[in-house]
Amino acid sequence: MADNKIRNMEEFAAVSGISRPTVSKYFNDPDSVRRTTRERIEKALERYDYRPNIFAMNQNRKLTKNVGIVVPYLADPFFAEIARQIEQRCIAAGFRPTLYSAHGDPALEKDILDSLVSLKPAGVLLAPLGRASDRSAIEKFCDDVPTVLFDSNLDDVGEAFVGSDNFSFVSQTVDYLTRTGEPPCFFEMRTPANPNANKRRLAFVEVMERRGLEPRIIKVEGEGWAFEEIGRDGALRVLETGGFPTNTILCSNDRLAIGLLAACYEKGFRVGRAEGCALRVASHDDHPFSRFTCPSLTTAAHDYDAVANCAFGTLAELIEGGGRFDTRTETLFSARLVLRASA
Amino acid sequence: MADNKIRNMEEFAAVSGISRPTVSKYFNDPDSVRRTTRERIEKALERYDYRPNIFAMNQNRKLTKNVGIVVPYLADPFFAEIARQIEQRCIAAGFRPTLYSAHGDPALEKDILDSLVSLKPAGVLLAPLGRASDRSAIEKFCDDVPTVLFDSNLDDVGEAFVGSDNFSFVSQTVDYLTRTGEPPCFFEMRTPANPNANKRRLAFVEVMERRGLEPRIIKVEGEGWAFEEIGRDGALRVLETGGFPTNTILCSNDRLAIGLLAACYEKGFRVGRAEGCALRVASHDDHPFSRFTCPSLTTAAHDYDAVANCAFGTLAELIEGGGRFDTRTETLFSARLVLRASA
DNA sequence: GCAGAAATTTTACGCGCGAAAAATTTCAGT
DNA sequence: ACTGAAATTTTTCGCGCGTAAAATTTCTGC
Repeated sequence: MADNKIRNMEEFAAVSGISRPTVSKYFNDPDSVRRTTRERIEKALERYDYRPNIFAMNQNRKLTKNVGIVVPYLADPFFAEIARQIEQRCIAAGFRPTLYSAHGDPALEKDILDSLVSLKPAGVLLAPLGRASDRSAIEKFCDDVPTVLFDSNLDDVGEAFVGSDNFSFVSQTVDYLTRTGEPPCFFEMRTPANPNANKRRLAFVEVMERRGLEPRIIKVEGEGWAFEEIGRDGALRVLETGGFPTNTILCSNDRLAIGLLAACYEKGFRVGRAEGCALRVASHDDHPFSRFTCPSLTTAAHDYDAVANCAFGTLAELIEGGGRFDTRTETLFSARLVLRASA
Repeated sequence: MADNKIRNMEEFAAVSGISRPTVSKYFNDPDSVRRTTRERIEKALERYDYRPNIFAMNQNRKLTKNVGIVVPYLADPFFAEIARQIEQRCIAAGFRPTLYSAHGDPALEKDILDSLVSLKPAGVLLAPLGRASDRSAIEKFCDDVPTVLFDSNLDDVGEAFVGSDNFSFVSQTVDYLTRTGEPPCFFEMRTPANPNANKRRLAFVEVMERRGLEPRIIKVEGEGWAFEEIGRDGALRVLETGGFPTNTILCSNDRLAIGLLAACYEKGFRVGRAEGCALRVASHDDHPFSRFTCPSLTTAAHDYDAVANCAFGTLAELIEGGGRFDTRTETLFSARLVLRASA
């Protein structure tokens, strides 16, 4: 391209022989101009590579093409993976996604939402911290910005929720474990940050009671998002003080399970369904690393693809519809049981 | 606050009894206005919560307060962690960081840089994909935007580089391993994407030869960023076809090691420095999960804190200095050996 | 080939703010 | 109190683009 520097849309309109506002229309929606006009613009575009000033665009536009993606803790590969999937769908649909992590900090989550407002995003996909979140701050944010919650639900906050059917997760793992061996006990944090954890515990109790089995729950101490460490420390303490009440342990999530497996390994307890194993361990989430634990982890998997698809699809629909839904929908995806070596 | 809605800086200037441009100066640098003026503005700010329109600000400003952070693969907790640290330093210094991941895709990396240009960032911290990167695209980008490379160096690209002294990493691990047992062989990908991998191999060869030992290298097949899988598959193949040439394996990085440990576990090879172990395994990076592998991984650790600090500090300096350094500096940090159970 | 409607383009204006130049105020030294 | 320079504030202009309304072109049906 003979890139005679184009400074602005005015100049670009001149060299392409079209008026500036028409060029503006083209950039907002190429299909809104006549085919012949579009072709002339695109031909000029090849010769002069010009791009509209993004700040000037967004200044006057009522609605930008920005989409915010907010996750509670990006160093967790689970969120990294789901964020990646959502990001790519945004791009494919012509939006400009921006990714934020609250890094486990409620104050930072609030700051992110604050600065997100001034970006006038067309919509936001928010996975809240959960219990620690400043609920009223999030509510206020959702009043200003069309928001779809995902992963972690807050009742009546946001225009919709897309997440997991925790009951399906737990019932499948419990089902499998009781069918193939001793019924499991449940291993979790005492004060989980994430509402999914509470739903999983409740599901565990319900499923076990339905079967006439006693739902035994092991709660370990620990705050924050260092789940592996909490799981390991907690499991070490249990193993050192009498051990688990059954030979089968169902962890609330994979990251706790990774910590628990580390503890078992340290203490010399062989984990798995094979001969000579002392314990069986299963879990939930299908964390990206759970294929590489020792032993590999039997777990109930999220359908990352479907969740990302639905979350973005719901947001797109919301944006189309002007930012409000008549009724708040909650879409829950079932788990897929993944059998590996640990149980 | 009696938030009588303030629409713009004009109105806010009116209610605070100051002229608009003075208010503008205040927002660009509160110390640039007289103390009495500043106090009047800040008093008004409490009553009327107003925030300047970020798009209008950036449209006319020659330099924004935006900082781009680009990493090759965010689902890798190593990058998630380093990005987190850098992010927080940006915020503390009054910048607006935005995080991007190339997700292992050179085309996406190029797209990110492209769209980053139009954000007129004050500076960018870029960890390139490495070998796969479109070097000329990155070079062109660095001409337009003050850029500091980190983690992964590209010769003569960007104004500075901050990374790791790979020789220090490898010499420490080799040193330790040879001192405490059989000399290691080196386990790596045949065609590593990251230049650090090449430097580590070269360092391994050099260190071994200095000791008069034969540098034996095991190369495994595989492309992309699924290092754990590549490590496991490669190790399985080795273990099934004669095994490793020594009982001590030094992995190029922790993620490969995680895969290798999974393979060893599957095949029943006990890893560690304790009695009865068949293999010792060590590695480099101190990946956030390497404390929770089975056994926990002996590794050469990055000083995440120092690297993040230096990378951002260098960028801040670069921005202060107008976006150019006289000479391109390369700052390398040494490793800290972390002894755990695997070797 | 023509009238009228529909689609498209052009005219005209304003968005909210940054920044240089001009005007004013402040302050030290006398 | 007075002068002059420095610090600060105000005047003025323009950035690059969106958008409603007006003007024009294109298209449809006869």
